[in-house]
Amino acid sequence: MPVFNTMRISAEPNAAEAERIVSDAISKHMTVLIVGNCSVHYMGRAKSKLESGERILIVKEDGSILVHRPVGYEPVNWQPAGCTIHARRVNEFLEIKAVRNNPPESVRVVFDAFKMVSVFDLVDAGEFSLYATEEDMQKAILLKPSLLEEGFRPASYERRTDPGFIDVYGFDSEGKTVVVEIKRKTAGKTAALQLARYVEAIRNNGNVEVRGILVSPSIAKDVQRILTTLGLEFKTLDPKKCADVLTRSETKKLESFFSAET
Amino acid sequence: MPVFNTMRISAEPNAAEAERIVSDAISKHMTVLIVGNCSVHYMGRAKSKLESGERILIVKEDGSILVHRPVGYEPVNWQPAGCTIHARRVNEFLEIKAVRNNPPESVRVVFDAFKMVSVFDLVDAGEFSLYATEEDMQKAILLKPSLLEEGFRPASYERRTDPGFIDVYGFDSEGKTVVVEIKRKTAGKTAALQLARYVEAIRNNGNVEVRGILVSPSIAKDVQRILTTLGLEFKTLDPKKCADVLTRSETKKLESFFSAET
DNA sequence: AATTAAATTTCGCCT
DNA sequence: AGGCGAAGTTTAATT
Repeated sequence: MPVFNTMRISAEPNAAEAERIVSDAISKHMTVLIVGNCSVHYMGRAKSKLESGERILIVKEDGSILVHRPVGYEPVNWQPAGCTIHARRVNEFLEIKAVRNNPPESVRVVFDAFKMVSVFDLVDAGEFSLYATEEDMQKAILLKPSLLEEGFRPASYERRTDPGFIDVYGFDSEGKTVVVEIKRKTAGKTAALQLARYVEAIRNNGNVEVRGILVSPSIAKDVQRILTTLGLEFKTLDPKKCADVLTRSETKKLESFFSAET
Repeated sequence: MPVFNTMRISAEPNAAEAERIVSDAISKHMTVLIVGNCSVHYMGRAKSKLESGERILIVKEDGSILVHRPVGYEPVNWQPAGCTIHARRVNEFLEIKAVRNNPPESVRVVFDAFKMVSVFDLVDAGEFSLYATEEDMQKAILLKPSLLEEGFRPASYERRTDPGFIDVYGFDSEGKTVVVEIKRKTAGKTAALQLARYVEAIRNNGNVEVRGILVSPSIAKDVQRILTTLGLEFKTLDPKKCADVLTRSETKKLESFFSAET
């Protein structure tokens, strides 16, 4: 079993060995994983005590720590990034403490038995993206037009104009033409002006009665004023609600999840 | 290095070996720890994608899972308890999926390299207690009576009455007798009636001018009306603030945090 | 079951 | 730095 200097795994070490491994790892800001018997004390905004039991301790390179019991998705105790980590041995006990100043809080974990102590130098540059996409919002409105307003009837998926493609194009309950611009995040001035260009393009095409609606979870402060000035409207729409509509409509039943995302 | 059937540690296994260990562990509802290179897909109320990188995966015996990047105290992806866990190997990839029905959500983790795969049977019956206790709130008021009201003077630690011990007993700035009932959480009807009994007991003891104050972080909906009817008062007090007062009074300064709770 | 309120909420955006 | 609002919020308590 090869031993790399970027990792270290020790099965059932004693306290002295555990202390050596952990102290070295902390000084090198590596990720530490300890599985063993411990008690935990938290002291800060509140106060807590966890009696002896077998848990998983994670100490990350950024000074955050997590104590996980064998059940439950949430850590029983934790400390966010930026803590000062201390490790010291007292006889057969290993105490690991994470301290931060603002707010003044400390978590102290005392191990008296070790199933495993391991140390890793993890490299993770992977990008994390969270949807629902703008496209998802578009689909949701087309699928359930009442998300925009009662009586709205979408006309085509995307209507080409001079300035570009319109996100959603259709007619309201009175037959008036409706142009919709969607933003996944807070809509800014740019979005309002883009919508204005679309509306203008449709009007120039001979259509007089054209409503322009900006759709997003929220709008920047002065954008509402701009919209009013331009005779445009705003409609709040949460991307999450759109995702909801989509998943519900796609009749995502149990079995489909078992083969989802292939 | 002894190998117990209650744990298993494998350093840098290949996918086949990893799959064997993980599948066995999942069927036995043991706790699984994997450190390696993976990508993660989440699909449910929202949708997320995490590109390839080295992370820690925890699969707990209750069907909860956590994916941790090397920085940050929060998991990048997770699934709460009660999930169905699937593990399957496709060539040199190991896919671990956690699915739940309500709401319909799935997290899929695909490993293509392993630094460590370990399995533990953790025993943890330790009790977890979160303070500040009702006793702490009591101490805080005795230590800093202005928490109750300006000019309040506590008389004795606990005054015995027929219904039981009074939490805090004293006199207000005008010399009137004050009876305090403390609840750590939202005070309900029970607390109001208990306070009423204490006040009644003191009144029966010859004291005419007796104020009864219910102290808690908040009161249930109709309890304020009950208090008013009974001629009693309510004072908001946050247990956290009490803990604050106690720690401050104990002159807990920065350095004391480093040796706290011994 | 649904609704409300609290959390060691945390986190991000804006003033 | 403080304040406000959202989160895959979660979780517990109450109607």
